[in-house]
Amino acid sequence: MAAVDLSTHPGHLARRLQQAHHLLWNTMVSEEITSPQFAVLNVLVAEPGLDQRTVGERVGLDRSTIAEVISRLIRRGLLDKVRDPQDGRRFLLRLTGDGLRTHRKLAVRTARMNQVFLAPLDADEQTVFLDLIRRVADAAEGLRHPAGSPTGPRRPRRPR
Amino acid sequence: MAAVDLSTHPGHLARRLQQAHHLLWNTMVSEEITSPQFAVLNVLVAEPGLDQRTVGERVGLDRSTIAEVISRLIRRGLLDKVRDPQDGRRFLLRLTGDGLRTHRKLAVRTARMNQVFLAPLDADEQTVFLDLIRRVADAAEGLRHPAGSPTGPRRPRRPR
DNA sequence: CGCATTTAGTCAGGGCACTGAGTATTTCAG
DNA sequence: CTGAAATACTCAGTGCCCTGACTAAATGCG
Repeated sequence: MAAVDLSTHPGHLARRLQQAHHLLWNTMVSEEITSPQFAVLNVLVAEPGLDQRTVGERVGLDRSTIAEVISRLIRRGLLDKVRDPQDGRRFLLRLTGDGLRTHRKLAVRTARMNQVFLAPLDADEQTVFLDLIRRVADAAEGLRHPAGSPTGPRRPRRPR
Repeated sequence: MAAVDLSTHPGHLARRLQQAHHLLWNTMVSEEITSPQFAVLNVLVAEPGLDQRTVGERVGLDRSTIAEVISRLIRRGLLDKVRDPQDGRRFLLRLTGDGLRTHRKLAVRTARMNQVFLAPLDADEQTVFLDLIRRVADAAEGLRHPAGSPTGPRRPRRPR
C-alpha cells in the first residue's frame, strides 16, 4: 500500500483552495461575473486601451483563454473591442459605462469576501500567507521563461 | 481610478498557484495523467473497491467531475468499474495492474516535483505554507455544509 | 405491501485553462 | 521593395469544475 497523503501535496491543496474561493465568490460577490472576468475589468480600469495579449499577461491568462473571457465580457456589454488603427493585428479594449459601474460594485464586495476568506488567519498569518503563495507561484512561473525581460513592452526582437 | 492590486487577492493568487503547479506537473510528472487523475488512483490504492461518490469526496470533486475523470482513467485502462451486487446504484472502482504500476511510477515523480515546487521556501516556511492553505480551504468548505457530520458513512438520514 | 424520499450516477450547459495549428498583419534584413 | 520572421488573434481539441434536471435503484414509513 504505497498510497500518499494528499494533504501534504501543495498542488492538491492549491486546487482545493481555488475551489473554496470559487464557491465563496459565487455566494458573496457574483454568480454572473467570475473572478477572472473581474480581474480583466480591473486591469482595464487602471489601463484603458490595452490590447488582448497584454491584458492576458497582466492577469495571467494565455491568448486562447483571454480571448474567451473577453468575448463573454463583450457579450455582456461590459467591454468594447476595436482594431488598433496603428497596428491592424491588435484589438484595443475599453470598459463601457456598464463595465465601469460593474467593476465599482464588485470591488466593494470582493474586499468583503477577501476578509471572510482570510478570517481563519490572524493579521500576521494573512500577510505571510499571501507572501508565501506569491513566492511559490512566481518561482514556478520563472521556470518557464528562464531569463528574458520580465514582460517588457514587447516591441522589437532581434531577428537572428 | 478605483483599480485594485490583484496581488493582494487570495483568489487570484490561488489561481496563479494552481496554474504554476499544473505547468510543473506537465514537465516533471506526466503529460498523460493529470494531478486530479493521480489523486483518484492514490485513493484507490489505499481503499480499493470504493464507489464513485466516495472517491469524489476523498479527492474533493463533485459527482459530475469525478464521473468524467473516472471515465478517462477507464479509457486508459487504469481502472475497472463494476456494479455493486449489494446496491445496484453504485459502481465499485478498482485499479488494474497497469493502474497500480502507473501510480507507483508517478508517486516517485510527484515527490520530486513537490520538492522543486516548494524549493523557494525553507523547511519551516514549507510547513507553515501547507498549514495555512489547509486552514483557509477547510474553513471555506465549512461555510458550505454549515453543521452536519463531517462526511460520515452517509447511510441513513432522518426522513423528516 | 406500496409509495414517497433519499441516494448514485448521467446528461446538458456554462466557464476556465492549456497546446498546437492556422490566418492576417507588421517588421526588418537584404 | 520583397520575402522571411515575428506578432496578435482565432479555432479545434482536451481536460477540469460546477449547477440543475433527470433516471434508476434502495429504503422506510404507514
